[in-house]
Amino acid sequence: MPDTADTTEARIRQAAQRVFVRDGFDGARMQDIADEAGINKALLHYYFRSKDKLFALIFEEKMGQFLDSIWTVLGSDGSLHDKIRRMVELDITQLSQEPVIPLFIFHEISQNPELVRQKLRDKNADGLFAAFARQVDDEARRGLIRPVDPQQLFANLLSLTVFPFVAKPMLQGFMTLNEPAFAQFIEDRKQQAADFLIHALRP
Amino acid sequence: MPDTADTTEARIRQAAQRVFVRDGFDGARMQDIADEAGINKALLHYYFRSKDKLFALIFEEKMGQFLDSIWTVLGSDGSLHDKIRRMVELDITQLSQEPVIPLFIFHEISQNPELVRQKLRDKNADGLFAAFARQVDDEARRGLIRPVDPQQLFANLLSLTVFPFVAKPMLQGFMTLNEPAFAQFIEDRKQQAADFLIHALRP
DNA sequence: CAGTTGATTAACCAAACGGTTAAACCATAC
DNA sequence: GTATGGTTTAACCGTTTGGTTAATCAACTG
Repeated sequence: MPDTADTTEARIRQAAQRVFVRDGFDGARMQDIADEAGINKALLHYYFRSKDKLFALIFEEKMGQFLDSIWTVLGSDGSLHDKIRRMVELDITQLSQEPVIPLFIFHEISQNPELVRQKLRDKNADGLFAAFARQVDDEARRGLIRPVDPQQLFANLLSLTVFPFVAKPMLQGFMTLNEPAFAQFIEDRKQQAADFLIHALRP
Repeated sequence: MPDTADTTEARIRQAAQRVFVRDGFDGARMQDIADEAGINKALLHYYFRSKDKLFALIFEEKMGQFLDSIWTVLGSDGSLHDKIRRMVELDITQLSQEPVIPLFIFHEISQNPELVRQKLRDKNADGLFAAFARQVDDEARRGLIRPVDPQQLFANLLSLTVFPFVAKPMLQGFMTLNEPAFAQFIEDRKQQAADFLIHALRP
């Protein structure tokens, strides 16, 4: 059941996606979703029983997409430099498509941290991180990078790529960037953030 | 009228602070605030006329505190290395006291970007950033740091300090850190994030 | 064409919500 | 003591909200 099909169910899912991501669970109204989908409100409950059920579906999907872009790169082969370059590039490109996703995810998670724990356990997240940590220590031992705490490096990697999307309006305000200027700032960042990380790792 | 006084008004402000920051504007209930303050709901409207007015007050205050910790360091004297060290240290220390503030601020801003624009204009934020940019270019010309885009550096500075608080549950899940372990991670970060930035700026 | 079945709607419902009102409370001043 | 004026409350109000119901519609089926 891909969202691409123009079934009523798919139209509802797309509408729910837009409204939930834009307004958050608490701010979202079932009526708004119905309007956005161009259908009667009762039909929402016909296809998905409740607001909670519908939200859980959307959140699961968005969270999955977000995590997958991390897995794709981190779980692949290649040197650290390689992974950093590819992960920054991929994440920023993907987030540019839907810039509000991270804030949506982080806000909902903060209201219900269990949402993330289960998902990360399913995906064996600590195993993925353990492998990353081993690679960091290994490359440090071989003198390819300077020794750093893998936890801190992992946090840095995520921070540099994701944070600008979370703090977009504030950064725009600070640096007086209009929409195209901010888009350019993000485009530049694909290379600049990776450069910054790699420079910081020089032995 | 400091919040420290045990007047009814102060108790309401403190309760509103807790509830708004925890649940967000949409998720917060006036009844919850009244309960938290141990008073009747009607008293809320007696002291502050509406939910919006009360929220505006709380948000303004939290936003002000958040921005002040940036101003304190960035607006002071000293080399870039100095500022980086002090800003990372100060921000992380301050955010550790109330770790949910950034997420609260960013979420509310995303719903109403005007909230930040006005405030930043009042505080002459672009002037502050312009001075920062000048210093970055200047120190680069004198060979103290390698040349970097001031916008990107500013974003990096904020990212590395603030993001871990926004993404706390996710980072905890990835690295399997319980509460004390995460506290230690944050404590380490005061030095590690600054080191990372300074290493990345080596010519 | 009558009958069946799933899709869709208008109308409705109870609970929760932000906000109001009128009365009670309580310290102070006369 | 009682009049005064700010403080606090119980009860209430209109609206919005997520959710339900019963009826209608449309497409097959025999």
